[in-house]
This record gives sequence, C-alpha cells and structure tokens, in this order.
Amino acid sequence: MTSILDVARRAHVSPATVSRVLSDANHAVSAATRARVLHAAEELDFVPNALARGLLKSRLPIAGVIVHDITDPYFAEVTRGVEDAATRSGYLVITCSSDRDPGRELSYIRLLRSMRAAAVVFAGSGIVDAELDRQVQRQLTAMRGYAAAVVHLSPHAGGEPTVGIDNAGGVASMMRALIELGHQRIAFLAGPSNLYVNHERLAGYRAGLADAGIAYDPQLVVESGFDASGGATAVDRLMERDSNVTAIACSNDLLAIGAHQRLAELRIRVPDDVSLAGFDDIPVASRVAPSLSSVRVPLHELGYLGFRHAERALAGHRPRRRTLPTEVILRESTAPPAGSRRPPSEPSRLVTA
Amino acid sequence: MTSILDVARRAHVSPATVSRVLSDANHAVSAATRARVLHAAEELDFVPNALARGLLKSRLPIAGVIVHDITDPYFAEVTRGVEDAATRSGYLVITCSSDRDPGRELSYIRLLRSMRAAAVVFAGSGIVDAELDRQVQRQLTAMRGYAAAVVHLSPHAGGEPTVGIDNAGGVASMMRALIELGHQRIAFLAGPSNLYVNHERLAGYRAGLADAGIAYDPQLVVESGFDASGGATAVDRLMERDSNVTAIACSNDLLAIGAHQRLAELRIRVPDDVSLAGFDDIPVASRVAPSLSSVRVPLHELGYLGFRHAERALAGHRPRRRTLPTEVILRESTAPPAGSRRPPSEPSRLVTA
DNA sequence: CTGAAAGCGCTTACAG
DNA sequence: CTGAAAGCGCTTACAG
Repeated sequence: MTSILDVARRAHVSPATVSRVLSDANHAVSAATRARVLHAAEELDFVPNALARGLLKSRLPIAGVIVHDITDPYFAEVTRGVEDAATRSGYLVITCSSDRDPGRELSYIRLLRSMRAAAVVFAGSGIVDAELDRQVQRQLTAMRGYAAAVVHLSPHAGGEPTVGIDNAGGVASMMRALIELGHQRIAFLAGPSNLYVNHERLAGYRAGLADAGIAYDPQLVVESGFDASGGATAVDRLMERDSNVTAIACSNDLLAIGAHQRLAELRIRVPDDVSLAGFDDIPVASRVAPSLSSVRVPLHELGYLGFRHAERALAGHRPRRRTLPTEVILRESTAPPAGSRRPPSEPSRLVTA
Repeated sequence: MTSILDVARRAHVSPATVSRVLSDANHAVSAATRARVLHAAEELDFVPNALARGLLKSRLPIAGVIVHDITDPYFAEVTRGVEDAATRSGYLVITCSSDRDPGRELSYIRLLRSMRAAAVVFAGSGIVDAELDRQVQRQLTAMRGYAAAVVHLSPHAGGEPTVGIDNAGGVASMMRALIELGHQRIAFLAGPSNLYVNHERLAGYRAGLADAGIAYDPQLVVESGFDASGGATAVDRLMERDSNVTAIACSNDLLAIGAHQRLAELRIRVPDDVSLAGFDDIPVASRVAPSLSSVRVPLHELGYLGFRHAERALAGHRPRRRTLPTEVILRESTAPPAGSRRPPSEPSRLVTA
C-alpha cells in the first residue's frame, strides 16, 4: 500500500508537506512544491488512508441513516436525499435497517459510534419505549464526546424533529378535502400508536373533524401495523365495527395500499363505495390502480436538508429547525360519496404549512 | 472519549490484556482477568475505536454496495440482502447510488478505498465503457493491496458475476410461456445495450424465439433507458415500426410499468389487446393493475449470498461462483392473444435453472 | 514556506 | 497467562 511517505519521497519533500497539500489544510505551501506533490500523488494514484486521518480527527466523514427498512419507498427516498447531500461533501452514507426493533437500532448506533461516524440521521419516527430511549441517549451522549452531529427527521422521544413536516396539518388538510367532497363518516387507519409520528397524524385527524364540527368517534379509528398487511387487517377490524364509512384516511400510503387490496377482496369498490386516502405520496401511490390520493411529503428534500443540517452543526454552527410544507394530492381513489349531488372533483392541489 | 487505557486502569490490567479480551483474539486470558475486563468495559460503556483497529488491520468492517439508485426497488431489495448478511458479522453497509454515471461510480470506489472498506459489492450490471473499466480495475487492484473482497452480482466487463442469475434462461422461459399462450409476434423492450446484463437478456429473447422456430425480427426489438420513462418511449418507437405485436416482453419490470402507462394512454388494453411481461419481479409488480407477469429473481438472496461470498473470501477461502434460479410468474398482464381459441391460462409457475 | 517529532487508539510479536 | 513496546498512516503544534 502506498502511503504519504511514498509521495513525499517522490516529490522530494517531507510527509508534513504532502499532508498539507493533499488535505488542503490552511497552511501556505509554495506553488512549485504544491505542483510537485500533486504530480507525484497523481502518478502513484495515491488515495490517503481515511482511517489514519479519522483517528486523528476523531471522526470519519460518514453519515449513518437509521431507517425502518431500506426497501420501504419512504426510507429509500429519504436516504437518497441524504446521500445526494453527503456526496457533495465527500461523505459516505451507511444505511441501517432497524425494522423498528429496539435491539437492532441500538446495535447499529453502537457500531456507528465505534466507527466514529460524524453524523447520525434518524429518518423515521421515534419509538415509544422509555428503556430504548435511555439507551439511545447514552450512546448519543458518548457520540457527542467526539462531536458527532445528530439529526431527527420525524418526531421522537426528545420532541420536535430537526427537519420535519407538519404531520397534523397535513392530515387535517386531507380531512378538509374529504369533507369538501361530501364525506362525514370518515375512518382513520392510524398505524401503530407506539410511533410518535402517529400521535401527530391522529391529532390531525381529530383537528380536521373538529374544524368541520364533526364529532370524534373512537370506533372509526383503527390501530395496526404500519405496512400493507397492517392496512388489510385494519379494514377487517373496521368492518366488524362499522361498515357505514364513506371514506378512509390512512396514516401512510402502505396502509392505504393494503386497505385497498382487502377492500377489493371484500368487493368494496374504491372510490365508488368508499374513498381512500394515504399519506407520504411515495412513488408507487401514483402507479397503483386506482391511483391513490395522498399527502405529498418532500422525502428527498427531507433527507437532503437533514444532512445539510448535520454538516453545518459539524462546522460549529447552530443551524435552526425547519418544517417543510406538505401538499394534498387528489387522485382517483377519492370521490364524492355515493348518492352525493356534488360533481366529482377534478385533481387538485392544496399546499399546507 | 474513553479508551482502552481507561478500561485497563479500571480493571488493573495492561491495555494488551484488555485488547485480547475485547477483540476476542486467539490468546489465552484467565477467567478472572477476563471477567474483570468485561466488567470494567461494561461499567464504562466502552466501545472500541474501530478506526484504530482498522488502521492496524488495514481495513474496516464495511461493505460498499454500488447500485444504480437506492430508490429503485431492485437495488433496495439487493441492498437489504447485503445488509442482513453484513449485520450478522458486525459489518456496516454503505450505499453508493451511481446513477450509472462512470464518474460517480469511480468517485465512490475511490472513497471506499480511502476508508479501506473490506468489501465492495457491484449490485447492478457493468456498463460497457472501456475507459471506466480501466479506471475501475486500477482502483480494485489497489484495493487488493489491502486484501479487500470484490463481488459482482450481475454480468460485467470481467465476465460472469460472482453470484448471479441465469438471465438468458429466465427470458427464454418467459418467451416459452408467452408462446404457449399462443403469441407469435412478440416484441422485446431491451433496455440500454450499454449494460452487459441486457446482452444476456436479449440473447434469452432470441433463444426463446429460436426454440419455437420463430424468425427473429430486429424491428421488434427496441432499446431505451432502463426505467419507466424508457418503457414509455420504447412503446412509441415500437408503434411507429409495427403495431401488430400481440405481446411485449421487457428486460425489466420498470420498462413494463412505463410501457403499460403509455399503452393505456394510447387506449391499447393489457392484456386484451397486448400481453405484457416484465423481468425481476420487484414488489410493485404484483401491486400495479393489471398485475404484472414477470420473472422472479431472488433479489434479497442475491445480496445476502453476495456478502457471504465476500466474507468467505476475506477469511482466505476461495468460494465458488453461484447461479440462482429464476421463476416465471404469470399474472393478469398476460393472456392468450385476441381471437385465440385457447382458454386463458391460470396463474402458473415455471422454475428455471 | 518547510521539516522533525509527537501522538491519535488500538494490536501483536516478543519476552518473561 | 501477562505486560512493555513498537508501529499502523496520517496531522499539527513547534521550531526554524
């Protein structure tokens, strides 16, 4: 393996000088010397050992992204956003699919700590789990020992995300859109309540109801897993309780897609018999049939800005929190309730805070 | 930051002993001493500095995965497979979305080299680009200098993948299935020809035709990008040339999904007017409407076995190449051609080598 | 503007 | 079974 010593010998300078040129340190080097070093490094195809540098700097230019599952389109988009920002700065991105398992999440964080990852980005919602939170805090405190940056892109035990979206406002906007279509009995597939994000989305459902003067009926709220199969079982439970809903809003798109599949099996048509709306607007939402109405979340931007935030914190700044806007996207899965006199609405967009 | 010295002091042993216990080196340590060290490490929540260890070992337990785009479901699945195998061994996974851009790919590889990544996994097909290949080889040679493992999961300039699938056989099987349904004029959306994988898939198309004694007609083969928009433009070009095809086979699922969207705009019904088949069987294939017939590729397993291969190579073994089986999955998008006397086939599965 | 030297936090022959 | 010491490949005060 060629080292900085080889370059130094070839350029007839000291290793210190090579270091100063190659790590573009803030130290004057004569133009001639610089050129000799650059030339020698080029000839040798020299790539400095980032581990040696990291050992000295006490951290490696790597960002770890904690996701539920990299194959979940939500997290893939966010991760790509992180990666695009990271690449610009010579950082590499480690993906950690925790499956929302506290043990896995913790073990990933310890591994990131052992490698002195400069940044850790929590892409998904925090899990309601006091013991996990205690342990995670312990690790993050240790990571602050080497000045790592920590960023949250969703609500968590510590409160507000670093860069986030208005979950409650987004769901409330979708509720408003459904109510404007003529719906009154609107169910909510709330996902798992052990995720902080779902507290906010449920609050948005209730706010949307309250704004329209519709009474909240707990029978219309169903908890379940946060994926397609959760949506299917949620539909079953909803039907046991009340089959008179004309619309179903969901806490994310995967729930809506699973709900649709179950509804189809039950011969309940979307949107003829019941309207269906998701949240997040993952790419597949526009490709299923009928295409899914959803609340657009700028996922790539969330990841991109998340990394930028970390980067600024690493540079010693105190960047401020951000909340990104969401947007209601009405597609084929939502329509006025059967028997309604209103004309079918055309695709529309409503921007929210 | 607490170091091995802190643990040593607390346990009243030398740093060498701490190292031997914590890195479970092959060196005898008395049970009592071991217990004291473990206890001290636990109390201090000590996490060893992987950079110091990596500097000594000349590599870091990290696997870099070169993908086209982590938001492409094909690559997300493969990456998850790599991650699941990596986690078992305490390795972390870096995702590198190159967008199939030679410059980006090369810069990712150099970065992985600088961090002394123990393994690099090329998840997607190699690009036909002699200069890129030369540069990549140069980097990989340098990485061999620290005994990194390199794995290919798809055909590339160097030839066969390390762990791969039978691309030609898979497409040929799908062709057989279409021909059995009664199709004779079958187009092929071949994707970009600058990807080695598409040479094999096109060969499978030709072999399928030849096996059935159907003449090859170059007018029925359309090259394009490898994503949904490529599929849409390919349909346009196909229609300019020949609108009498009764089936369209595609080199991947995204092409098929894009083709379907364009066909719908042209009021050409699937499968009534034309049958449509993809390749890869990414998760969304079964969720679009009509559901897409495809060739199932064990993507997760591909990634999983890819990492296992790298791991065995790192351990000094000479693991052998593997070819994983594919399987034709017939869904709603394929049916007998209009006017055919054959009954619609029911969903079936055909396993191939 | 340039270089000699110490040191980051580990691991591992080597000696006992 | 245990420890002292050298060294992995860089960076950075310090001296000139």
